[in-house]
Amino acid sequence: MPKNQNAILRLSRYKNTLYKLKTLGLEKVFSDNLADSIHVKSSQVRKDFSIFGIEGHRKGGYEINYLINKINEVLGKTKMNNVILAGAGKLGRALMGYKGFNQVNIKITAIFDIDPEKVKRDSPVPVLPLEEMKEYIKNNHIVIGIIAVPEEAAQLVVEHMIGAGVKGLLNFSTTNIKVPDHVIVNNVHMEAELENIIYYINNPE
Amino acid sequence: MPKNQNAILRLSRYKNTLYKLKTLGLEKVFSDNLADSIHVKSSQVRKDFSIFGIEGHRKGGYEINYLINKINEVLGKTKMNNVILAGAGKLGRALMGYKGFNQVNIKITAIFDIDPEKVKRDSPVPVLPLEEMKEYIKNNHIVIGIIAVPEEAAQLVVEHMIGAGVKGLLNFSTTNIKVPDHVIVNNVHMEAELENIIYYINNPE
DNA sequence: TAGATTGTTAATCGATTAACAATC
DNA sequence: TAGATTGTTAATCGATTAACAATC
Repeated sequence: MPKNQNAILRLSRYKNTLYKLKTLGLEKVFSDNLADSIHVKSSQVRKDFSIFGIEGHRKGGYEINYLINKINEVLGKTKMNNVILAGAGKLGRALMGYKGFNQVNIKITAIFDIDPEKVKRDSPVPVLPLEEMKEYIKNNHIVIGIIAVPEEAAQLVVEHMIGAGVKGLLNFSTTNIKVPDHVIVNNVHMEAELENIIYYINNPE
Repeated sequence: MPKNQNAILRLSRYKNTLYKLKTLGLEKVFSDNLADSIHVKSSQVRKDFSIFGIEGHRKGGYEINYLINKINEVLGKTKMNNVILAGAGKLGRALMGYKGFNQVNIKITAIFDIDPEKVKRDSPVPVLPLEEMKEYIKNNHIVIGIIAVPEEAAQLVVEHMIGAGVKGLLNFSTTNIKVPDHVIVNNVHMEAELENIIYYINNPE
Protein backbone atom coordinates (compact mmCIF):
# COMPACT_ATOMS: atom_id res chain seq x y z
CA MET A 1 0.00 0.00 0.00
CA PRO A 2 1.39 3.39 -0.97
CA LYS A 3 2.07 5.80 1.83
CA ASN A 4 -0.79 7.90 3.15
CA GLN A 5 -3.27 6.08 0.95
CA ASN A 6 -5.86 6.03 3.68
CA ALA A 7 -5.41 9.72 4.30
CA ILE A 8 -6.02 10.44 0.63
CA LEU A 9 -9.11 8.26 0.54
CA ARG A 10 -10.37 10.17 3.56
CA LEU A 11 -9.85 13.47 1.75
CA SER A 12 -12.33 12.28 -0.88
CA ARG A 13 -14.82 11.45 1.82
CA TYR A 14 -14.38 14.76 3.64
CA LYS A 15 -15.04 16.42 0.33
CA ASN A 16 -18.39 14.66 -0.03
CA THR A 17 -19.46 15.93 3.36
CA LEU A 18 -18.17 19.41 2.60
CA TYR A 19 -20.20 19.71 -0.58
CA LYS A 20 -23.30 18.74 1.35
CA LEU A 21 -22.62 21.25 4.09
CA LYS A 22 -22.08 23.91 1.47
CA THR A 23 -25.42 23.09 -0.12
CA LEU A 24 -26.96 23.63 3.31
CA GLY A 25 -25.50 27.13 3.34
CA LEU A 26 -22.76 26.52 5.92
CA GLU A 27 -19.48 28.37 5.61
CA LYS A 28 -17.34 26.98 8.40
CA VAL A 29 -16.72 23.52 9.79
CA PHE A 30 -14.79 22.11 12.76
CA SER A 31 -12.57 19.07 12.73
CA ASP A 32 -15.07 17.50 15.10
CA ASN A 33 -17.88 17.77 12.55
CA LEU A 34 -15.88 16.20 9.75
CA ALA A 35 -14.69 13.49 12.12
CA ASP A 36 -18.25 12.56 13.02
CA SER A 37 -19.32 12.48 9.40
CA ILE A 38 -16.89 9.76 8.43
CA HIS A 39 -16.47 8.12 11.83
CA VAL A 40 -12.93 9.03 12.68
CA LYS A 41 -11.37 11.06 15.49
CA SER A 42 -10.97 14.80 15.19
CA SER A 43 -7.22 14.51 15.61
CA GLN A 44 -7.25 12.26 12.55
CA VAL A 45 -8.91 15.01 10.54
CA ARG A 46 -6.42 17.64 11.67
CA LYS A 47 -3.55 15.27 11.03
CA ASP A 48 -4.79 14.51 7.52
CA PHE A 49 -5.05 18.19 6.75
CA SER A 50 -1.63 18.96 8.17
CA ILE A 51 -0.04 16.28 5.97
CA PHE A 52 -1.20 18.17 2.89
CA GLY A 53 -0.68 21.67 4.23
CA ILE A 54 -4.36 22.46 4.64
CA GLU A 55 -4.86 25.07 7.36
CA GLY A 56 -7.66 26.29 9.58
CA HIS A 57 -8.14 29.09 12.08
CA ARG A 58 -7.04 28.45 15.62
CA LYS A 59 -10.44 29.07 16.95
CA GLY A 60 -12.78 29.46 13.99
CA GLY A 61 -12.42 26.03 12.44
CA TYR A 62 -12.00 25.63 8.68
CA GLU A 63 -13.61 27.56 5.81
CA ILE A 64 -15.60 25.16 3.69
CA ASN A 65 -14.82 26.78 0.35
CA TYR A 66 -11.14 26.88 1.13
CA LEU A 67 -11.19 23.23 2.19
CA ILE A 68 -12.96 22.11 -0.97
CA ASN A 69 -10.51 24.02 -3.13
CA LYS A 70 -7.50 22.73 -1.29
CA ILE A 71 -8.67 19.13 -1.36
CA ASN A 72 -9.45 19.36 -5.05
CA GLU A 73 -5.98 20.76 -5.59
CA VAL A 74 -4.35 17.90 -3.70
CA LEU A 75 -6.43 15.33 -5.55
CA GLY A 76 -5.59 16.88 -8.89
CA LYS A 77 -9.19 17.74 -9.63
CA THR A 78 -8.61 21.24 -10.87
CA LYS A 79 -8.72 19.92 -14.40
CA MET A 80 -10.87 17.31 -16.15
CA ASN A 81 -9.42 13.79 -15.92
CA ASN A 82 -10.11 11.67 -18.96
CA VAL A 83 -10.13 7.92 -18.55
CA ILE A 84 -10.89 4.96 -20.78
CA LEU A 85 -12.71 1.79 -19.96
CA ALA A 86 -12.11 -1.72 -21.27
CA GLY A 87 -15.11 -4.03 -21.40
CA ALA A 88 -18.58 -3.13 -22.64
CA GLY A 89 -20.36 -5.83 -20.67
CA LYS A 90 -22.96 -5.19 -18.02
CA LEU A 91 -20.58 -3.63 -15.57
CA GLY A 92 -18.83 -1.55 -18.20
CA ARG A 93 -22.08 -0.10 -19.47
CA ALA A 94 -23.24 0.65 -15.93
CA LEU A 95 -20.02 2.52 -15.27
CA MET A 96 -20.39 4.36 -18.56
CA GLY A 97 -23.65 5.83 -17.35
CA TYR A 98 -22.48 6.47 -13.81
CA LYS A 99 -23.11 10.09 -12.89
CA GLY A 100 -20.84 10.09 -9.87
CA PHE A 101 -17.77 10.44 -12.08
CA ASN A 102 -18.87 13.65 -13.76
CA GLN A 103 -19.43 15.26 -10.40
CA VAL A 104 -15.76 14.87 -9.60
CA ASN A 105 -14.31 15.90 -12.96
CA ILE A 106 -13.70 12.39 -14.17
CA LYS A 107 -14.86 11.52 -17.66
CA ILE A 108 -14.92 8.22 -19.47
CA THR A 109 -14.14 9.25 -23.02
CA ALA A 110 -14.20 5.87 -24.74
CA ILE A 111 -14.93 2.21 -24.14
CA PHE A 112 -13.14 -0.66 -25.82
CA ASP A 113 -14.40 -4.17 -26.43
CA ILE A 114 -13.16 -7.14 -28.36
CA ASP A 115 -16.65 -8.08 -29.55
CA PRO A 116 -17.37 -6.36 -32.92
CA GLU A 117 -21.09 -6.47 -32.19
CA LYS A 118 -20.65 -4.18 -29.22
CA VAL A 119 -18.85 -1.50 -31.20
CA LYS A 120 -20.89 1.69 -31.48
CA ARG A 121 -18.95 4.67 -32.72
CA ASP A 122 -21.80 7.15 -32.62
CA SER A 123 -22.74 6.53 -28.99
CA PRO A 124 -22.30 9.55 -26.65
CA VAL A 125 -19.38 7.62 -25.22
CA PRO A 126 -18.12 5.69 -28.23
CA VAL A 127 -17.59 1.95 -27.97
CA LEU A 128 -14.56 1.09 -30.09
CA PRO A 129 -12.77 -2.11 -31.11
CA LEU A 130 -10.02 -3.20 -28.77
CA GLU A 131 -7.46 -2.98 -31.59
CA GLU A 132 -7.87 0.79 -31.61
CA MET A 133 -7.19 1.17 -27.90
CA LYS A 134 -3.44 1.64 -28.03
CA GLU A 135 -3.60 4.33 -30.63
CA TYR A 136 -6.44 6.08 -28.83
CA ILE A 137 -4.45 6.15 -25.59
CA LYS A 138 -1.45 7.64 -27.31
CA ASN A 139 -3.37 10.20 -29.33
CA ASN A 140 -5.39 11.40 -26.38
CA HIS A 141 -2.68 11.12 -23.73
CA ILE A 142 -4.82 8.91 -21.53
CA VAL A 143 -3.11 7.86 -18.31
CA ILE A 144 -5.92 6.07 -16.48
CA GLY A 145 -7.77 2.91 -17.45
CA ILE A 146 -10.67 1.05 -15.92
CA ILE A 147 -10.68 -2.75 -16.28
CA ALA A 148 -14.13 -4.27 -16.60
CA VAL A 149 -13.31 -7.22 -18.83
CA PRO A 150 -13.66 -10.91 -17.94
CA GLU A 151 -10.94 -12.37 -15.78
CA GLU A 152 -9.13 -14.22 -18.51
CA ALA A 153 -8.74 -11.09 -20.64
CA ALA A 154 -7.64 -8.74 -17.86
CA GLN A 155 -3.88 -9.22 -17.86
CA LEU A 156 -3.55 -8.82 -21.62
CA VAL A 157 -5.70 -5.69 -21.74
CA VAL A 158 -3.68 -4.23 -18.89
CA GLU A 159 -0.45 -4.83 -20.75
CA HIS A 160 -1.79 -3.12 -23.85
CA MET A 161 -2.83 -0.15 -21.77
CA ILE A 162 0.49 0.18 -19.98
CA GLY A 163 2.38 -0.26 -23.21
CA ALA A 164 0.53 2.71 -24.64
CA GLY A 165 1.18 4.97 -21.66
CA VAL A 166 -1.40 4.28 -18.95
CA LYS A 167 -0.03 4.89 -15.45
CA GLY A 168 -2.99 4.06 -13.22
CA LEU A 169 -5.62 1.31 -13.24
CA LEU A 170 -8.91 0.72 -11.52
CA ASN A 171 -9.39 -3.03 -11.67
CA PHE A 172 -12.88 -4.50 -11.36
CA SER A 173 -11.82 -7.97 -12.42
CA THR A 174 -11.03 -10.61 -9.85
CA THR A 175 -7.63 -11.23 -11.37
CA ASN A 176 -4.59 -10.12 -9.41
CA ILE A 177 -3.05 -8.24 -12.29
CA LYS A 178 0.69 -7.75 -12.59
CA VAL A 179 2.10 -4.33 -13.41
CA PRO A 180 5.51 -2.61 -13.42
CA ASP A 181 6.44 -0.62 -10.33
CA HIS A 182 5.62 2.76 -11.78
CA VAL A 183 1.98 1.82 -12.38
CA ILE A 184 -0.59 2.16 -9.61
CA VAL A 185 -3.45 -0.31 -9.36
CA ASN A 186 -6.52 -0.01 -7.16
CA ASN A 187 -8.68 -3.09 -7.00
CA VAL A 188 -12.43 -3.08 -6.55
CA HIS A 189 -13.12 -6.66 -5.53
CA MET A 190 -16.81 -6.76 -4.79
CA GLU A 191 -16.87 -10.46 -3.93
CA ALA A 192 -14.02 -10.00 -1.50
CA GLU A 193 -15.83 -7.11 0.17
CA LEU A 194 -18.93 -9.23 0.59
CA GLU A 195 -16.92 -12.17 1.87
CA ASN A 196 -15.39 -9.80 4.34
CA ILE A 197 -18.81 -8.69 5.55
CA ILE A 198 -19.90 -12.30 5.86
CA TYR A 199 -16.86 -13.01 8.00
CA TYR A 200 -17.63 -10.22 10.45
CA ILE A 201 -21.28 -11.19 10.67
CA ASN A 202 -20.30 -14.76 11.49
CA ASN A 203 -17.55 -13.67 13.88
CA PRO A 204 -18.78 -10.67 15.84
CA GLU A 205 -17.06 -9.68 19.04
CA MET B 1 -11.29 -0.59 10.56
CA PRO B 2 -12.10 -3.92 12.19
CA LYS B 3 -9.16 -6.02 13.29
CA ASN B 4 -7.45 -8.22 10.70
CA GLN B 5 -9.60 -6.81 7.93
CA ASN B 6 -6.68 -6.73 5.53
CA ALA B 7 -5.81 -10.30 6.35
CA ILE B 8 -9.34 -11.40 5.57
CA LEU B 9 -9.39 -9.51 2.29
CA ARG B 10 -6.12 -11.23 1.41
CA LEU B 11 -7.67 -14.63 2.11
CA SER B 12 -10.19 -13.90 -0.65
CA ARG B 13 -7.40 -13.03 -3.00
CA TYR B 14 -5.33 -16.10 -2.15
CA LYS B 15 -8.43 -18.13 -2.87
CA ASN B 16 -8.68 -16.70 -6.38
CA THR B 17 -5.14 -17.72 -7.09
CA LEU B 18 -5.68 -21.15 -5.55
CA TYR B 19 -8.66 -21.90 -7.78
CA LYS B 20 -6.59 -21.01 -10.80
CA LEU B 21 -3.70 -23.22 -9.69
CA LYS B 22 -6.12 -26.04 -9.09
CA THR B 23 -7.50 -25.65 -12.60
CA LEU B 24 -3.95 -26.02 -13.85
CA GLY B 25 -3.73 -29.34 -12.08
CA LEU B 26 -1.43 -28.28 -9.23
CA GLU B 27 -1.83 -29.85 -5.82
CA LYS B 28 0.66 -28.04 -3.63
CA VAL B 29 1.70 -24.44 -3.26
CA PHE B 30 4.39 -22.61 -1.25
CA SER B 31 3.93 -19.41 0.67
CA ASP B 32 6.34 -17.83 -1.79
CA ASN B 33 4.05 -18.58 -4.73
CA LEU B 34 0.99 -17.10 -3.09
CA ALA B 35 3.01 -14.11 -1.98
CA ASP B 36 4.09 -13.40 -5.55
CA SER B 37 0.57 -13.74 -6.87
CA ILE B 38 -0.82 -10.92 -4.77
CA HIS B 39 2.38 -8.94 -4.26
CA VAL B 40 3.05 -9.47 -0.61
CA LYS B 41 5.90 -11.08 1.32
CA SER B 42 5.89 -14.80 2.03
CA SER B 43 5.98 -14.15 5.77
CA GLN B 44 2.76 -12.21 5.33
CA VAL B 45 1.12 -15.25 3.78
CA ARG B 46 2.27 -17.57 6.57
CA LYS B 47 1.22 -15.03 9.17
CA ASP B 48 -2.23 -14.69 7.62
CA PHE B 49 -2.67 -18.45 7.65
CA SER B 50 -1.46 -18.79 11.20
CA ILE B 51 -4.00 -16.19 12.40
CA PHE B 52 -6.78 -18.45 11.20
CA GLY B 53 -5.21 -21.76 12.13
CA ILE B 54 -4.44 -22.81 8.58
CA GLU B 55 -1.48 -25.19 8.50
CA GLY B 56 1.03 -26.45 5.98
CA HIS B 57 3.80 -29.03 5.94
CA ARG B 58 7.20 -27.97 7.21
CA LYS B 59 8.81 -28.76 3.98
CA GLY B 60 6.09 -29.61 1.51
CA GLY B 61 4.22 -26.31 1.44
CA TYR B 62 0.42 -26.24 1.56
CA GLU B 63 -2.14 -28.53 -0.06
CA ILE B 64 -4.30 -26.53 -2.40
CA ASN B 65 -7.54 -28.39 -1.72
CA TYR B 66 -7.04 -28.10 2.01
CA LEU B 67 -6.30 -24.38 1.70
CA ILE B 68 -9.40 -23.71 -0.37
CA ASN B 69 -11.57 -25.60 2.09
CA LYS B 70 -10.07 -23.89 5.09
CA ILE B 71 -10.36 -20.42 3.59
CA ASN B 72 -13.96 -21.05 2.59
CA GLU B 73 -14.63 -22.20 6.12
CA VAL B 74 -13.12 -19.06 7.62
CA LEU B 75 -15.02 -16.86 5.19
CA GLY B 76 -18.29 -18.64 5.92
CA LYS B 77 -18.65 -19.85 2.37
CA THR B 78 -19.64 -23.40 3.18
CA LYS B 79 -23.28 -22.43 2.73
CA MET B 80 -25.05 -20.17 0.24
CA ASN B 81 -25.24 -16.54 1.37
CA ASN B 82 -28.39 -14.77 0.28
CA VAL B 83 -28.30 -11.01 -0.05
CA ILE B 84 -30.71 -8.34 -1.22
CA LEU B 85 -30.02 -5.27 -3.27
CA ALA B 86 -31.67 -1.87 -3.07
CA GLY B 87 -31.80 0.16 -6.25
CA ALA B 88 -32.67 -1.14 -9.71
CA GLY B 89 -30.81 1.57 -11.59
CA LYS B 90 -27.92 0.96 -13.94
CA LEU B 91 -25.53 -0.16 -11.26
CA GLY B 92 -28.11 -2.32 -9.52
CA ARG B 93 -28.99 -4.15 -12.70
CA ALA B 94 -25.34 -4.66 -13.55
CA LEU B 95 -24.76 -6.19 -10.12
CA MET B 96 -27.84 -8.36 -10.55
CA GLY B 97 -26.27 -9.96 -13.59
CA TYR B 98 -22.79 -10.18 -12.13
CA LYS B 99 -21.53 -13.74 -12.37
CA GLY B 100 -18.70 -13.27 -9.90
CA PHE B 101 -21.09 -13.56 -6.99
CA ASN B 102 -22.40 -16.99 -7.90
CA GLN B 103 -18.88 -18.32 -8.08
CA VAL B 104 -18.39 -17.55 -4.41
CA ASN B 105 -21.75 -18.77 -3.10
CA ILE B 106 -23.31 -15.33 -2.88
CA LYS B 107 -26.75 -14.91 -4.37
CA ILE B 108 -28.83 -11.79 -4.84
CA THR B 109 -32.34 -13.10 -4.21
CA ALA B 110 -34.34 -9.90 -4.69
CA ILE B 111 -33.98 -6.27 -5.71
CA PHE B 112 -36.04 -3.42 -4.30
CA ASP B 113 -36.85 -0.11 -5.92
CA ILE B 114 -39.11 2.79 -5.08
CA ASP B 115 -40.10 3.31 -8.71
CA PRO B 116 -43.24 1.23 -9.51
CA GLU B 117 -42.26 1.10 -13.16
CA LYS B 118 -39.15 -0.88 -12.32
CA VAL B 119 -41.03 -3.57 -10.41
CA LYS B 120 -40.86 -6.93 -12.16
CA ARG B 121 -42.01 -9.84 -10.05
CA ASP B 122 -41.47 -12.52 -12.66
CA SER B 123 -37.85 -11.66 -13.41
CA PRO B 124 -35.29 -14.41 -12.54
CA VAL B 125 -34.26 -12.12 -9.72
CA PRO B 126 -37.51 -10.36 -8.85
CA VAL B 127 -37.60 -6.58 -8.63
CA LEU B 128 -40.02 -5.67 -5.84
CA PRO B 129 -41.44 -2.43 -4.43
CA LEU B 130 -39.43 -0.89 -1.63
CA GLU B 131 -42.38 -1.17 0.74
CA GLU B 132 -42.06 -4.93 0.67
CA MET B 133 -38.41 -4.92 1.63
CA LYS B 134 -38.76 -5.08 5.39
CA GLU B 135 -41.11 -8.01 5.29
CA TYR B 136 -38.95 -9.81 2.76
CA ILE B 137 -35.87 -9.42 4.96
CA LYS B 138 -37.69 -10.82 7.96
CA ASN B 139 -39.34 -13.69 6.13
CA ASN B 140 -36.14 -14.78 4.46
CA HIS B 141 -33.73 -14.04 7.29
CA ILE B 142 -31.58 -11.82 5.12
CA VAL B 143 -28.59 -10.35 6.94
CA ILE B 144 -26.70 -8.64 4.11
CA GLY B 145 -27.80 -5.75 1.92
CA ILE B 146 -26.24 -3.99 -1.03
CA ILE B 147 -26.92 -0.27 -1.40
CA ALA B 148 -27.10 0.92 -5.01
CA VAL B 149 -29.63 3.72 -4.60
CA PRO B 150 -29.02 7.43 -5.23
CA GLU B 151 -27.21 9.31 -2.50
CA GLU B 152 -30.21 11.05 -1.06
CA ALA B 153 -32.09 7.78 -0.53
CA ALA B 154 -29.23 5.80 0.96
CA GLN B 155 -29.55 6.59 4.65
CA LEU B 156 -33.27 5.87 4.76
CA VAL B 157 -32.97 2.58 2.90
CA VAL B 158 -30.16 1.57 5.23
CA GLU B 159 -32.31 2.26 8.26
CA HIS B 160 -35.14 0.17 6.88
CA MET B 161 -32.74 -2.69 6.26
CA ILE B 162 -31.18 -2.56 9.70
CA GLY B 163 -34.58 -2.26 11.32
CA ALA B 164 -35.59 -5.49 9.65
CA GLY B 165 -32.49 -7.40 10.70
CA VAL B 166 -29.67 -6.69 8.27
CA LYS B 167 -26.24 -6.87 9.92
CA GLY B 168 -23.87 -6.09 7.06
CA LEU B 169 -23.93 -3.60 4.19
CA LEU B 170 -22.03 -3.12 0.99
CA ASN B 171 -22.45 0.54 0.16
CA PHE B 172 -21.99 1.73 -3.42
CA SER B 173 -23.43 5.17 -2.76
CA THR B 174 -21.16 8.10 -2.04
CA THR B 175 -22.98 8.87 1.18
CA ASN B 176 -21.16 8.20 4.42
CA ILE B 177 -23.99 6.20 5.93
CA LYS B 178 -24.53 6.00 9.69
CA VAL B 179 -25.16 2.66 11.33
CA PRO B 180 -25.26 1.23 14.87
CA ASP B 181 -22.10 -0.38 16.21
CA HIS B 182 -23.19 -3.95 15.59
CA VAL B 183 -23.60 -3.37 11.85
CA ILE B 184 -20.63 -3.67 9.51
CA VAL B 185 -20.37 -1.44 6.45
CA ASN B 186 -17.92 -1.79 3.59
CA ASN B 187 -17.86 1.09 1.17
CA VAL B 188 -17.13 0.81 -2.53
CA HIS B 189 -16.36 4.40 -3.45
CA MET B 190 -15.36 4.25 -7.07
CA GLU B 191 -14.80 7.99 -7.42
CA ALA B 192 -12.57 8.00 -4.38
CA GLU B 193 -10.52 5.14 -5.80
CA LEU B 194 -10.06 7.02 -9.04
CA GLU B 195 -9.17 10.22 -7.23
CA ASN B 196 -6.65 8.22 -5.32
CA ILE B 197 -5.10 6.94 -8.54
CA ILE B 198 -5.00 10.46 -9.92
CA TYR B 199 -3.16 11.61 -6.82
CA TYR B 200 -0.43 9.01 -7.16
CA ILE B 201 -0.02 9.68 -10.86
CA ASN B 202 0.42 13.36 -10.16
CA ASN B 203 2.67 12.73 -7.17
CA PRO B 204 4.97 9.83 -7.98
CA GLU B 205 8.09 9.22 -5.96
C1' DT C 1 22.01 -36.18 5.83
C1' DA C 2 21.61 -31.59 3.55
C1' DG C 3 18.47 -28.46 1.97
C1' DA C 4 14.19 -26.24 2.05
C1' DT C 5 10.07 -24.54 3.98
C1' DT C 6 6.98 -23.71 7.74
C1' DG C 7 5.53 -21.38 12.02
C1' DT C 8 6.56 -17.98 15.23
C1' DT C 9 9.02 -14.46 17.53
C1' DA C 10 10.98 -10.07 17.61
C1' DA C 11 11.94 -5.84 15.06
C1' DT C 12 10.28 -2.46 12.19
C1' DC C 13 7.29 0.43 10.20
C1' DG C 14 3.36 3.29 9.66
C1' DA C 15 -1.13 4.82 11.01
C1' DT C 16 -4.15 6.36 14.61
C1' DT C 17 -5.04 8.67 18.75
C1' DA C 18 -4.42 11.36 23.04
C1' DA C 19 -2.81 15.26 24.94
C1' DC C 20 -1.67 19.85 25.23
C1' DA C 21 0.71 24.25 24.11
C1' DA C 22 -0.26 27.89 20.99
C1' DT C 23 -3.49 31.18 19.88
C1' DC C 24 -7.58 33.45 18.34
C1' DT D 1 -10.16 37.64 29.55
C1' DA D 2 -12.08 32.87 29.40
C1' DG D 3 -13.17 29.40 26.44
C1' DA D 4 -12.56 26.85 22.38
C1' DT D 5 -10.18 24.99 18.60
C1' DT D 6 -6.14 24.23 15.87
C1' DG D 7 -1.58 22.19 14.93
C1' DT D 8 1.81 19.20 16.49
C1' DT D 9 4.21 16.14 19.42
C1' DA D 10 4.50 11.95 21.77
C1' DA D 11 2.25 7.60 22.94
C1' DT D 12 -0.18 3.83 21.39
C1' DC D 13 -1.68 0.56 18.53
C1' DG D 14 -1.69 -2.67 14.86
C1' DA D 15 0.13 -4.43 10.63
C1' DT D 16 4.05 -5.90 8.03
C1' DT D 17 8.44 -7.89 7.63
C1' DA D 18 12.88 -10.13 8.78
C1' DA D 19 14.98 -13.69 10.87
C1' DC D 20 15.58 -18.12 12.43
C1' DA D 21 14.66 -22.38 15.12
C1' DA D 22 11.96 -26.37 14.27
C1' DT D 23 11.37 -30.02 11.27
C1' DC D 24 10.32 -32.75 7.30
